Amino acid sequence: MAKAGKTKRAVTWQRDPEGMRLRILEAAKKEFANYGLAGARVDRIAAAAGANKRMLYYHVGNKEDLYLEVLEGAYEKIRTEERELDLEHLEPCDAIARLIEFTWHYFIRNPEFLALLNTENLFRAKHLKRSTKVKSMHSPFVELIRTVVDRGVARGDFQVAMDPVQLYISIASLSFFYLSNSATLSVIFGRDLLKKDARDARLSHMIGLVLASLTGRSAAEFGQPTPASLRNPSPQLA
Amino acid sequence: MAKAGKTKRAVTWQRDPEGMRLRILEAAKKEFANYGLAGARVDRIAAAAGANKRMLYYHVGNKEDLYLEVLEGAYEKIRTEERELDLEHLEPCDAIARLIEFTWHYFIRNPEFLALLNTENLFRAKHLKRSTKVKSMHSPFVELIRTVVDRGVARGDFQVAMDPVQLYISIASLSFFYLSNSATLSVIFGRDLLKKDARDARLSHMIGLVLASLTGRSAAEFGQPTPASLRNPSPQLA
DNA sequence: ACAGTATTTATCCAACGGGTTAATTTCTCT
DNA sequence: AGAGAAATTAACCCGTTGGATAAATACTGT
Repeated sequence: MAKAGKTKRAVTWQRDPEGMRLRILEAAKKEFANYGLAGARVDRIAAAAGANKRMLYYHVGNKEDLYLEVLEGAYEKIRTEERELDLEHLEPCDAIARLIEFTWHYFIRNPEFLALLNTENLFRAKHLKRSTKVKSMHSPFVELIRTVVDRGVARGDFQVAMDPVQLYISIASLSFFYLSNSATLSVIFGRDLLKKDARDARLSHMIGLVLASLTGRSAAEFGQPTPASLRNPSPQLA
Repeated sequence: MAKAGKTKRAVTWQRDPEGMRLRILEAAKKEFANYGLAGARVDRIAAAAGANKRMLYYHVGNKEDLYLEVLEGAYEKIRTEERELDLEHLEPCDAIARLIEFTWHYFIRNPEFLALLNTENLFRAKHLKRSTKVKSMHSPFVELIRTVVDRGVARGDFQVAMDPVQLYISIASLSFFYLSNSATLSVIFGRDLLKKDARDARLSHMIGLVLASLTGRSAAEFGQPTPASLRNPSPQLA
């Protein structure tokens, strides 16, 4: 409720357009992530933002405009964090491991991002295609991966020069699917895939998988080994 | 329209309850896959099934019952095909490769399955949890993978004994994410990920990735090499 | 042929939900 | 102080949508 001064004359304070806008976008992000575009309710967003429904239309536009802005914001956020990560000076293996860790933790910290991407894919990227904003926000990772892979191959650390796009997609896949589908997978396998132990095991599995395939060394060499409690779990259904 | 005789007395034919039911479920599957649960329209399902809306309620129940039945049907279908695949007698490497290929092609042939899973995960598996039916339909793959991995380790083909659940999830991940998110990924990378060349490249990449990490041999040894046209593509945006 | 049941159709409706209109309040600038 | 613009609120509008009611039609067994 209490808010920091922002505009030049911080005197009287009943209104706060910029703050309102942000609260609307934040509320909308949660709403769209929780219910999808069709399931999202404009009134609920307004209420959560501490606003009137009319405000959405005043500040952002209609439901789809709002959705697109949320989506763009989500891409912008991940691209920003990606850029801050700079991995150029790490050893090839370490760089790849760091990349996997970053992706994994980013998805864990931002589950709405996963949900928004799924929603957007349900619409076959209809909105994304209209967004010049997102299309110009290149992930730095593809080029980064290319140089890391080349470096790794040159040094003899890596055995093959993988297509960086394939590798990038694969790294994203391993985290994304696990987290995005954790609800159904947990039911089917009868174990909680989101508890601490399971998450730790997943991360080292992924690092092992990718690095082993790049280096040709054993997957067991990378990361801490899988805790014994998870090595040979009872199958499906608790 | 014309239908095969089914009940004992195939004489007059204005009505066909079983056929109607199937047509409704088929139409519903497409509708839910295309629009999600919230976006799906009961009237559209009815129309697509060549039926009256009232028929849905007569034959299946309300929208959510219908959805759950579609979901259960989708799981049943993949579990059935999985079971028909039996891979027991293949060499470990071949078995894993076949598993990857099956998963990949199944997802390509059944895009609705991917969409339904995403929808269900949006609901945090709320419906699946209620379904005793699905919970009892174990995928044969986890146990299969366990034996294949053990066999591969025993023969010295594989270097490590991976947790079969992790491996199963990873194999599914690599196909699922690529296909389910192909719309947004295609926009972001500025290339069509679903065209024939790209699909072929993806499949061999996945097989290479997984088998290399299991065997410790180079990823390049498995499957046909990536076509030159895709080895070093221009990055993001056409 | 006829009673009884299963299946299908034709309408209706109340709630919902996105979007709008118009009035009100608060800030800014002079 | 007061006019004009910006922000906010309250109330309404109306097409949509899931679901229900009731009547009609086709099939079954006798």
